[in-house]
Amino acid sequence: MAGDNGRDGEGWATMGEVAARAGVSPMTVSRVLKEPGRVRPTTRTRVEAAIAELGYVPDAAAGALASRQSRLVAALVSTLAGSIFASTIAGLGAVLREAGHELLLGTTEYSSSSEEALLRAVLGRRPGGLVLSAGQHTPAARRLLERATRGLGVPVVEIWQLPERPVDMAVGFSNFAAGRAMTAFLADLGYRRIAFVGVLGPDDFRGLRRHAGYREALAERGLGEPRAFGSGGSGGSVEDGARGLAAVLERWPDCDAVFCGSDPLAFGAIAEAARRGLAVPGELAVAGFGDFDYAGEAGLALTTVRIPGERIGRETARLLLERKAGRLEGPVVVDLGFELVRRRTA
Amino acid sequence: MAGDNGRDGEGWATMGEVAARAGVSPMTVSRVLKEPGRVRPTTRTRVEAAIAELGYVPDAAAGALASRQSRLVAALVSTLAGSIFASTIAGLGAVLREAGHELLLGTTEYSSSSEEALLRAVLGRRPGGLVLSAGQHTPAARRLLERATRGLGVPVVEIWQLPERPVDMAVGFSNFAAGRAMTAFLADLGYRRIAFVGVLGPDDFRGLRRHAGYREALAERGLGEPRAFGSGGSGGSVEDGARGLAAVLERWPDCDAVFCGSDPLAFGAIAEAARRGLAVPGELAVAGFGDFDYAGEAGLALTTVRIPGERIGRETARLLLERKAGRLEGPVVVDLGFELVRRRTA
DNA sequence: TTGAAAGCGGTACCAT
DNA sequence: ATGGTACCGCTTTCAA
Repeated sequence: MAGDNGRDGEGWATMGEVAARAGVSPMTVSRVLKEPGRVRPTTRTRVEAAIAELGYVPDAAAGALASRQSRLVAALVSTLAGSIFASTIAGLGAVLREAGHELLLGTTEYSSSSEEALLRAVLGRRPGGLVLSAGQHTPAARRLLERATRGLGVPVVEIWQLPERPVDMAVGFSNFAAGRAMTAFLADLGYRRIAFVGVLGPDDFRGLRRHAGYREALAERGLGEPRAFGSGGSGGSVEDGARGLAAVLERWPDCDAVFCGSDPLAFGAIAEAARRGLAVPGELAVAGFGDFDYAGEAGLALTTVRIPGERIGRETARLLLERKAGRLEGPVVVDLGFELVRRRTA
Repeated sequence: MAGDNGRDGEGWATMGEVAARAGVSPMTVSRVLKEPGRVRPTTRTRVEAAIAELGYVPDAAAGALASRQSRLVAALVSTLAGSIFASTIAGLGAVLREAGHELLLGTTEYSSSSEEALLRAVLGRRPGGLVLSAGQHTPAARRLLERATRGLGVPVVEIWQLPERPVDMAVGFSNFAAGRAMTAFLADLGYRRIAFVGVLGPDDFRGLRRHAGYREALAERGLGEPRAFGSGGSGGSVEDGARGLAAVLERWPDCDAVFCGSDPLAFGAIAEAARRGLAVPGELAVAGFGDFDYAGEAGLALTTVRIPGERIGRETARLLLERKAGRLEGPVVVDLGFELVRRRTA
C-alpha cells in the first residue's frame, strides 16, 4: 500500500503540487475534484493517483474565498443539555453532510446577549445558512440577521417555534397551541384544578408560549384562575420539577392535575408525588412536554406532548438546501405540529 | 444611532472599503482589529467608526488563508443523543469561544466508517485542533490523524476514555476501572449474583470496557460466571434496559443486582422490576452509569457512576489551547476519574 | 505609526 | 479537453 500516508514534507500538499506530480495544470486537478465528468478518463486517473499519493486534502478556506461559497451552515441553539435539541442537530447535520456542508455549532445557553456575540463570530465565516433556536433576538442581532438574509441572501431558519414575524424561514410547531391542547386534553379527561409548572424566565420564549396556551385553555373552559409556578431562568431540571410541585401544592392543595413544561419537570413532579404518597394519576395527574426517551411505556409511561425533533432538523436542512438552489422563494413557515401522547400518568 | 445597519450595497463590506472610508490603508484596519495598541488612538477611533458605519464583519476564510490559522476546532462525537456528550461539547465550546475559536461539530453515530469521511471533510477546514470521542479508528482514519498531528502539528484530543495508544492527547477516565469499581462496590454491599446489562456492540468501545471491568471484578471476588446481556449496536435506551433486565431474569432468575452500562438502561431495568413487583433494592438492586439529571435524589435516586462530562470538555479546550501556545510538549493523558454515587437503588 | 507589495490556495472565466 | 490569468479578502513582511 504505497502512499495514502501522504508525503513526509511540511504541511499539506497543495493543488499545485498535485498538478505538478500528475503533469497537468491546477485547473485540471480542480476539475477532477468538482466535475470529474469534464476530464478525460486517462487524465483523471493520473490526477487521482497523484491525489492519493500525496494524501491531498483541498483547503476549504481557499476554496471558499475563491468561490464565495463556504459550504458551512451555522446552528445557534440555546442549549445542548437535556437532549432537547440533540436530535434536531443530529438530523440537521446528517442531511447537510450528505449535501457536502459542514455544521458550525454554537450554544447561547439561553442568553440573548451571547447570541449576538456568537452571531458576529459566526457571520465572519460567511455561512451558507443560519439556524437559530432562540425565540427572540436583540435589536442588534435582529439587524445583523435581516442584513444577512435580505442583503446577502443567506437563508435563515428559526426552529422549534413559529415566530409571528420570522426573519426568513421557520420550522417548528406552535408552543402556544401545544400548551393549550394538552391543557384542554386534561380538562376533557375530567381534571378541573389544573396547575402548571414550567420555566418562565424571560429568555425561554418557548416555555412562556406554552404557559400562555395553558392559560388560554383554562379561560376557554372556565376552569378558574391559573395556578402556575415558574422556576428560574436556567430551570427545567428534575429537581425543579419536584420543587415546582411542592410549591404548587402548598399554594393550591386541591390540585388534581399538573401540566409540566418539560418531561424532566414532570419526572420531578411524579417523584415528589410519590414521596408524598399521592397516587398518580388517581390523586394527581401529571403531564409533560417533549416525549423524551424515558417518558415511554418502558419508563415513566408519561402522558406528554411529542415533538418531532429530528424531523425539524431534517426539514430545516432541506429548506436551506432548496433555497440555496434557488428553488424556493419568499417567507416559508413549516408547521410540523405536535402530538398528544396519552400514557398512564393522566 | 446611525449606521450599524451596514450599507445597502451588495455583500459584506471589505477591509479595503473600511479603509477607504476611514482614510487609511487596509493594514491599519487590520491592526485596529488585531493589535489596537499599535495604532494611534485618533486613527483608531476613525477606523472604528468606519467599521461600525459599514457593519463590517471580517471574512474569516480570507483571514485563515493569509494567516494560516483557521481558529476552528473540530469535534467528532459518536452521538449527541442521550445527552452523554452534550455537557462535554458545551464545556468545550464555552472555553474555546472565549479564546476566539469556533466549534465545527460532526456526529459519527457510532460508525467508524463515517468517522473517516467526516474526518476528511473536516481536515479540509484546517482546524487548529481535533477532538474525538470514538474509541477506535479505521486504519485510514488513524493515518490521517497521525499525519495531522505529527506532520502538521494539529493537536488531537481523544475524550471520554484513556486510550492505551493515544494519537496525541487524551482526557477522560478509565471505563474499565469504573466498571470494575461499581461491580466491586455492589459486591461490598453484599450482592452476590450481579448481572450486567449494556450496549455491547463493536462500535461502542467504552461500553465494552465497562463490561470488561465488570468481569474483572467478578473474577477478583470469586463471584462466579458473568451474567451479561448486551443490547444491539444502537441500544442504550430505556426500553433496551427493560428488555435487558427481562432477558437477564429469564436466564438467571436468582440475580440480586444488575449493573447497567448507562443510566437510561438502569431506568428501564427499574421500571421493569416495578412491573414484576420486584422491590428495588430489596429484591433487586440496580446501578447505573453516567449520573444523568434524572438519576438524582429528586428523580430515580439511582446508585450510579458520575462522570465529569463538562470538565472533560473544559479540560480538553485548555489542553488544546496550551499546546497551540507551545506550552505543552509530548503525549498527555489526563485522567479526570469518576465517582461512585450511592443513592437508593443499591 | 503607517503603508506597499506579495502572496495564502484555490476557482471563475475565457482562450486554445 | 485543458490551460492561463486574474482575483477572492486578508495578513505577512519589509520599508518609510
